[in-house]
Amino acid sequence: MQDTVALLRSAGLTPTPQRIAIARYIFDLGDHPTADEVLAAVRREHSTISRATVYNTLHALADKGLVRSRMLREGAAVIDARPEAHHHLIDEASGKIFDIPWDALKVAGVSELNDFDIWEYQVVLRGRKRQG
Amino acid sequence: MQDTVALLRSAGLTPTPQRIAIARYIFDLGDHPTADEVLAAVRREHSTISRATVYNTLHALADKGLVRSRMLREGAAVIDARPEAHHHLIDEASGKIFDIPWDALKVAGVSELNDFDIWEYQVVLRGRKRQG
DNA sequence: CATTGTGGTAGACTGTGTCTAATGTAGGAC
DNA sequence: GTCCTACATTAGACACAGTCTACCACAATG
Repeated sequence: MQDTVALLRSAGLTPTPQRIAIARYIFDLGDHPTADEVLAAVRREHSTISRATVYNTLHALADKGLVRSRMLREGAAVIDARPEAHHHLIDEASGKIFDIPWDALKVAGVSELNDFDIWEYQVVLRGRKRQG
Repeated sequence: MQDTVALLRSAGLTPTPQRIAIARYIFDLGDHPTADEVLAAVRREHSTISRATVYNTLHALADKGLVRSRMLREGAAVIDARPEAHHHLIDEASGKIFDIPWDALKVAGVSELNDFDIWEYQVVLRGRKRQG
């Protein structure tokens, strides 16, 4: 809570109640919610919060590098609350998205793609979590 | 053209004029169009073609494994006319999506992700095509 | 002919994300 | 504290992607 206020301030964003609630939700959750899931969750506390405020706040956080919007779900972007590089695994049974640590996979050959300047990449895997 | 008719037939799809136009467009283009771009292009020949027909045809082609829908552009899925595994590079200057051959990159560590059964993965790169 | 089935069409509908005009508020100057 | 200004929030309209449904066209079968 205090951390969230400090985080917003350090990003140069006035810590309004709405922004605190949004930031607290996405950083505590540790999942990959859509903007509408954030809206629904924050509405439980702030019943009048508008869609525009959620999108404004998410864009502001993204501009400051605290979150990223990622195209990992059909129909809607998801919010990735981890700014550091990592890979993603989409569980097609549950729809859940799992973070795979950067060092768990090694990609060779990127620097040989001489036609392009590449400033970011990730592996996107599809599969299913093993039971038991 | 004849190839397209044969392709549709071999997939078990009646080669109607609309389906031929759609299939010809996406396979000749070799790019990654959105459904609405396909609709707009095919409308030049078939002015009354409806959105539903385009989506129906794209879904049918996807069911037969001839195309894939991929989440590589903000706001809309793109159609990938290459069924074989490959990677993708998004040119953030032009918005273009380039196919990277499967063998150009090597990903190590996938089989060590023991908590998951993984049946597909790809590297998604972001960067810019070098000039000259 | 009538029937059946497949394919196409128009348009309504849902959901995501953007934008705008008007109101509300945070926080500094005094 | 009060005032002020710039920024935040809000409701609702809008644009677009994608789905769905009811109806129409047409060919094949009997």
